[in-house]
Amino acid sequence: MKPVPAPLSAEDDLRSAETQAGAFQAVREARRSELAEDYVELIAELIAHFGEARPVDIASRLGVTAPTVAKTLDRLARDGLVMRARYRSVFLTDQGRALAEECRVRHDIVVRFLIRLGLDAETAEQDAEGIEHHVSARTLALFAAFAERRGQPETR
Amino acid sequence: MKPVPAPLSAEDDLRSAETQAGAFQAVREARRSELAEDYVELIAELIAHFGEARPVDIASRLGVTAPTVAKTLDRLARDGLVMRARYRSVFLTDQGRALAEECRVRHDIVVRFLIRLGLDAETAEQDAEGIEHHVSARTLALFAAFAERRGQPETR
DNA sequence: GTATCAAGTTAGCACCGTCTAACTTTTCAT
DNA sequence: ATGAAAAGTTAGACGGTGCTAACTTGATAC
Repeated sequence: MKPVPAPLSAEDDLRSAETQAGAFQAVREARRSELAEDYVELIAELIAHFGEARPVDIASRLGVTAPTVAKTLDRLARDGLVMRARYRSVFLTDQGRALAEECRVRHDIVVRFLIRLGLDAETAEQDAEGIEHHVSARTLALFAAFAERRGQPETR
Repeated sequence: MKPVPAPLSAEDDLRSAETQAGAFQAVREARRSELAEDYVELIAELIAHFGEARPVDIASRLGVTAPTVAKTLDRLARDGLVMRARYRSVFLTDQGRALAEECRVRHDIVVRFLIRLGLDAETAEQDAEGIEHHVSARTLALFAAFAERRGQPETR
């Protein structure tokens, strides 16, 4: 078969292989940081509300088992996002705290955006959990503008 | 420490551990199907435009190596989404085709939504690649409504 | 003070998704 | 018809994310 044969269906063109590959690479990159972001964001929440972040609470709120949390926290510690001492709660490093704050802001924008769009708060929270990691800076800015704009929520 | 101490910061309450765990479990579930969806969607695109889906093209458009594609295709075949014969192109099963179509529709809605929101087409495509897997049915419906409502002409 | 129980840890397994290196098969130009 | 190039495959490595089972430590009730 020829390297680039003419399209059989001429409706719309495909993006170039390179462009498409770039998009997928960006997605894979985002996927790699997602878990770390979920952890630091949750840890910051727990510390803000309960004064400390215990592995057992992280586990129950993430819906995974304690050993999974332990292993992940070790990785986060290795990567400089958290500090931990054996049998103690977890704390964020400066880097971890910065990341958590960034995530919190982004998360809030996405949630408020979805609610403004007409979604119920519960589903907005759920969807935001997945969406937030894949929103570029430009899109986030548009979300923020839409969320903040004056007017009643779009209930149609 | 007490099991559920009073919040130290009273600004806003946390969701219950169960609710939050549910959201994270949903995200993990979505993450598990993401790659399969990317593959079948891409395979459908390639077949529609070039008449066949060759591993080498899948690899170049995904930005991964050929062995990675091979292994993933084996998994998709095991899961009943694609059919393959050695040294031949890949085809979708009925199930794979159905999934691909569902993804295509969802992808298009997300892209049109983002463009309508004011994003450039290129960034819209990129962000959609990541976002589409995490949009619930309700949110998708809102996206579709927003994208289709009258306003400035769609550039399609 | 000690026994108990919750929390935390360690070890080991499994699967996924990625890679490189080396090999085989197919395709195509001459 | 054949040989080189392209495509595909296999093997093996590695890190991530999850689990269960079994162990150790810490906190608490008495």
